[in-house]
Order: sequence, then C-alpha cells, then structure tokens
Amino acid sequence: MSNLLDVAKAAGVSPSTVSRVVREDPNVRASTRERVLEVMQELNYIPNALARGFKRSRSTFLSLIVADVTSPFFAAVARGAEDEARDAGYSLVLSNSDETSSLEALHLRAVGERRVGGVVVTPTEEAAKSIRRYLPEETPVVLLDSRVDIARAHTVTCDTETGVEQLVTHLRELRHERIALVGGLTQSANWQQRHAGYARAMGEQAESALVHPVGWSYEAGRTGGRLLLDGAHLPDAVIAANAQVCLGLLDELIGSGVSVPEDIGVAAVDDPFPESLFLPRLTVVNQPGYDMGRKAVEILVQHLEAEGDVVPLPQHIVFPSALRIGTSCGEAIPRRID
Amino acid sequence: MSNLLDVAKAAGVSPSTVSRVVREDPNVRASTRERVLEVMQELNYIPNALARGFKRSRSTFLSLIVADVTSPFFAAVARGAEDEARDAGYSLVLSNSDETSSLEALHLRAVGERRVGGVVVTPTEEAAKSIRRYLPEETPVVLLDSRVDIARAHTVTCDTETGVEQLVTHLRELRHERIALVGGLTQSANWQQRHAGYARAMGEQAESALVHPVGWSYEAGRTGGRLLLDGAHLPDAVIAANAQVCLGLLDELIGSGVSVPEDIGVAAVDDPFPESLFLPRLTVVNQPGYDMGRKAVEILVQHLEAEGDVVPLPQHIVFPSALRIGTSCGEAIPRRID
DNA sequence: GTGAAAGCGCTAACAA
DNA sequence: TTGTTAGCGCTTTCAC
Repeated sequence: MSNLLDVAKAAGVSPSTVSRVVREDPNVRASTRERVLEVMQELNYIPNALARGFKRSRSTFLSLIVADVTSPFFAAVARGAEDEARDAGYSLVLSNSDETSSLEALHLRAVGERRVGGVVVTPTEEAAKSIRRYLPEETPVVLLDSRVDIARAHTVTCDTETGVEQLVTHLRELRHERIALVGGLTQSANWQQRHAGYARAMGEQAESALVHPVGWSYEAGRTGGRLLLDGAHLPDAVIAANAQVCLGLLDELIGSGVSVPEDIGVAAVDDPFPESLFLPRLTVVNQPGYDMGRKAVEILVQHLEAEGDVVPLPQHIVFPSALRIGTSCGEAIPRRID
Repeated sequence: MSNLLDVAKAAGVSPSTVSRVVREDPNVRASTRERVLEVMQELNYIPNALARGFKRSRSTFLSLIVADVTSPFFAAVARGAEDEARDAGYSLVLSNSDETSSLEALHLRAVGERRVGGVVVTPTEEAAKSIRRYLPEETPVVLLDSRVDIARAHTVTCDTETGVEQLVTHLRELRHERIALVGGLTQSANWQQRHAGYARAMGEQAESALVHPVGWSYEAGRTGGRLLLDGAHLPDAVIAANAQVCLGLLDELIGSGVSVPEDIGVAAVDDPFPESLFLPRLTVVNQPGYDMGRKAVEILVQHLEAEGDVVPLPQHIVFPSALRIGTSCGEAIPRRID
C-alpha cells in the first residue's frame, strides 16, 4: 500500500503538498496539484482516514447500540442513524446488546477504546455506570427510547404515554371494557409511560388484575397470553407493550384456538409488520424509529461540530407517537387471508 | 484524556511497561503490574485502540454493506455478522446501499479509507469496479447472497434454485397448474437461480407469460400484482422473488378483493414475517440469513488471522435453503385472524 | 506556493 | 524484568 510519502517522493514534492492536495487546500498551484493527482492515480493511493483522524484526534466513527437490529423498530432506528451518519461523513458502528447490561458494557468499552466520536444507545438500567467507566468524558451520548438519568446525555424518546392513552380511548369507543396490558417491566421508564397512558384513559375502570408486566420478549408475550387464557374469561381486548410481546401473545392466543378480533381485540405498541399494508392490519401505537435514529445522530454530529470548547447543553427531544387503526380490534370487517 | 505516557510517568515506569500491562504480557513483575493497574484506575485511563491498531497496522473494524437493514433478511444477516464480529473482537460498521452502485461505491470508499480489516457486501453489478478502485488490494472481501465474479473474493450464498424447485413441486402436488413467478431482474444471478429452479420443476408446463422479472422492490411487487390481475384469469399460484416483492404483491392482490389462498396461492423466497408463528403463515423458501452473516464474518476473520503472508484461497460457501410450508397456498385450513 | 520538522498514542525491536 | 528508541501515516505550525 502506497502512502502519502510515496506519493510525495514520486511527484517530487513534499508531504505537506500532497496533504494539501488530498485535503483540497486551495494553496497549491494548479500545475502542482495536477501532477500530484496523477501520481496518486498511478500509485493507487488511498488516503488513510485512520491516521488522519488519529493525528487530528477526531474520530470518523459513530456508535449505535440497540437491543436487537432484528426487531423492526430498531432496524428502522439503525437505518435512520446510518443515513444521517453517512450524510455527515461518518461511518456507523452497530452493536446489539440484547438489553443485557454485560453485553452493553462490553460494547461501550469496545467503542470507547476505539474512540468513536459519539454513541447512541438504547440503555439498560446499568448504562450509567458503564458509560462513566468506559467512555471518555468528552464523548457525547444520546440515550434513545428510554431515559436513564445521566446528566451529560442527550435523549431522544417517544411519547408513548399519550399514544397508549389514545389507543385505550379508541378501544373503549369500540365498546371494549375489560382491557389488558401485557409486557414490560415495572422498573423501566418505558413501561411506566405505557402504564400511565393506560391508567389515565381507563380511569375508574382500570383493573390491576389485567396488567401483566411480564417482560419485553417474545416469550414474555406467550407468558402473558397464557395468563389471559387462564383467567375466568378473556378480556375484551389486550395491548401488547411492544412488537416482540405482540408476536408471542398472538401465537399463544391463536394457537389456543382464540379468534382475533372475534374473541379478543389485540393491539400493540410498535408495529410487528411495519412494511406492509397487508391485511389483517394490527391496530398499533407507532413510534417513528427512522426519525428517532436520524435525530439522535444529528444531535451527536451537532455536538461534535460545535464551535469552541464549551460543552453543548444536553438536548431532550420527544417525538409524538401515532395511533394507527387497523382491523385487529373489531374496527371493521376486512377481506381476509387465511 | 490521559494516555499511556501519563500512566507511565505517574507510575514511575517506562511506557513499554505500561504497554505490557495493558496487553497482559506476562513479562511484568506482579508488584509492578499492581502499581500500574492502580494508576490506570486513578487516571481513568482508557487504552486507545485506534492508535494501537494504527501502529500495528491491524484494523479492529469489519464492514458490512447490505441493501437495507430494514428488510428482515438483511437484518438477520447483520445480526449474525455482528455476533460473530463481537466474538472475534471486532466492531462492525454497517452501511446501506439500497442496491445502488453509487451508494455502494461511496460506502466502499469510506470503509476503504478507514482501513477496515475486511468487507462483507451484498454486491450490485458494479461492485467489482468499486472494490478494485476503493479497497486496498489486501483487504479481504466476502460477497454475500450474489456472485458477481471477483477473483479475489470469497462468497457466501444460498441455494435458492433447489429451494424454488422444491416449492414449485410442492405447489404442483397441491394441484396448482398455472404458477407465476414475480420479481427480480433477469441480469441478476439471484433471479437466474430462482428462475432455473422454477423452470426445472415446471418442465413442459412452464409458461413464460407467467414470469415477470419486474424488480426486487415493494413497488415491483405491486406492479407484478397488477400484471396478474390484468390477465384473462388469475394463475393458480404465484411465487414472489423476495420479501419486499411479496408484500407489494399481497397488498395489490388483497387490495383488489382477491382472497388468499382461495383465489390464488401465494408463496415467497424469503420470509416477510420471520419472527412469528402468527397465522396465517406464508409458505416460503427460507434463506438462513443469520448463519450466512455469521459465516461471512468468520471467513473474514480467518483470512485476517491466517499465518504467514500467503493469501488464503477464496472460499465459496453455499447454504441450503429450506422450504417452510404454511397455509397461504391452500395447504390446510387454519384458525384465522381477520 | 512550498518545505522541514515535530508529534498524535502506541508497539516492537533491541539493549541493559 | 525493564527501559530506550524509532517509527506507523498523517497534519500542522513555522519558515522560506
């Protein structure tokens, strides 16, 4: 691999001149630039961005740590983040934490040591500790889709509280009375939001026996489904706390011979099938993953490119969620695939 | 940010000693190591992996360039790739090319200049040129899910030909006679595979009027759906060339009042709804995206860590595809959600 | 408009 | 067991 020095020698100029050409510094005579450019071609010179960033101590990498890219919401976040990063001239390092603090710590350490310019992370409860420990003080952090309390961090979240409130109101307008809430963990801010929205819309009718904070996974959804099936009679409708839970829930219910929406209405926060208008369509509270990912990286870049050495104040962006009405709660009679 | 030299000074030892401690070189007296470790704590020292890799000219990044992480197949690939990369001590840089050669070129250039250790890419037709131009000669490349002809590159693919052949045979056993194939582009190796499997299983019955290589996108699926609807009568069944096409196709068909599978059976290569047992279940030819991503990175790592300076021979791995029978082609009467 | 020289943080001979 | 030294490829003063 030829380097800048090789080019300089072959072109009969100094390294600084070649550097100027590479960086498109105008202070180079046209004819000189010409010659250098030619030699670069001949030698197949590829600038070393690592060495460059190293010297200027500026990273050209940004990190995104999500629970699992395989889930549609996080895939959307990743796509938004990568698009924004690319547009700003950065490359995106992707990590999956499986919502496990040890894996999260491992990744934070990895990207910290690799001196990424900034980190976007969907944090676990222990994120604060790992961030303090493994990330350089000056590395900007955006907490996405959760708000662990970290003074220096920016946050990008979605107002699912209002979304769930609207959803429950919608369900009640459809004459559903006993409405269950399945999934999530009580200590998580995300669950608290969903539950608050639920409680607000249910008011007096809220039945704590119908609230099952069993976790965020597919398995949690199945567990929740079994809890509902084991009850004396099924609730009128059930809200899954996220896409994974929704899938588990549906598999459990339908696998037990329950019909949706005839026997029970099913709705979810996040859309398990986001790409399709495919019927039957679930009624969902949708979070704008793409925009959230994009915004998170935008904040990082802004922070990194802030003038002077004052640390930019933390930003806290809240996106609205959107109630998208489908046919899974008895809203209409669709054409069917079965 | 304190660096290795700061630690050395504060501990009263030489930089090499600190370096030895960091690298867990056994040639350090226990008491010395102790002291250095303490100082590292105090100074909050975080090793600089960039500088280290730079010095040793070994990268700790690997690159994955896919069409779009948002599609379930590529998300699975990304997850597999990241898991393997993590296990091997690398970080994964993710890029989306949208199957566009200009975007692909941009990303190849970006990761080439950033001196990633290796690249996994789902290539466009022009990939060969960009790779030659923007990647250092010695950077290993794995072509995933396609086989543009590049001498130096490893390949990881899936035998969809056999898969489609099995699928068509299955459909014929269900007494479907007029079977359409929608999506893909004739010049792509991926389409040729699918078509070859289709042709082989159809034999004499193949009708070229039922083959519509309209592209790989959601829109292509809709176009294909319209083509079918415009025909004198619907075929008995249709195979979508990938997940996106399948979604477009379903939306178009069902949106026009067609029932699946009563009026037409629908099957696909790749699963648009991979995570769920959710009924109705599509009959699909499944590609093991996770394993393919994992294997691709494994090859990269193997290549990078090969002893000596002989360039490892290109590997060509072919995964089998799996026919997964659902209920979307009239196979059974499922419980239903609608 | 161009060049010389120092150094970013680390590792790897080599010497002691 | 430990230290000295010379760079990895680039940018950046500061001269000229």
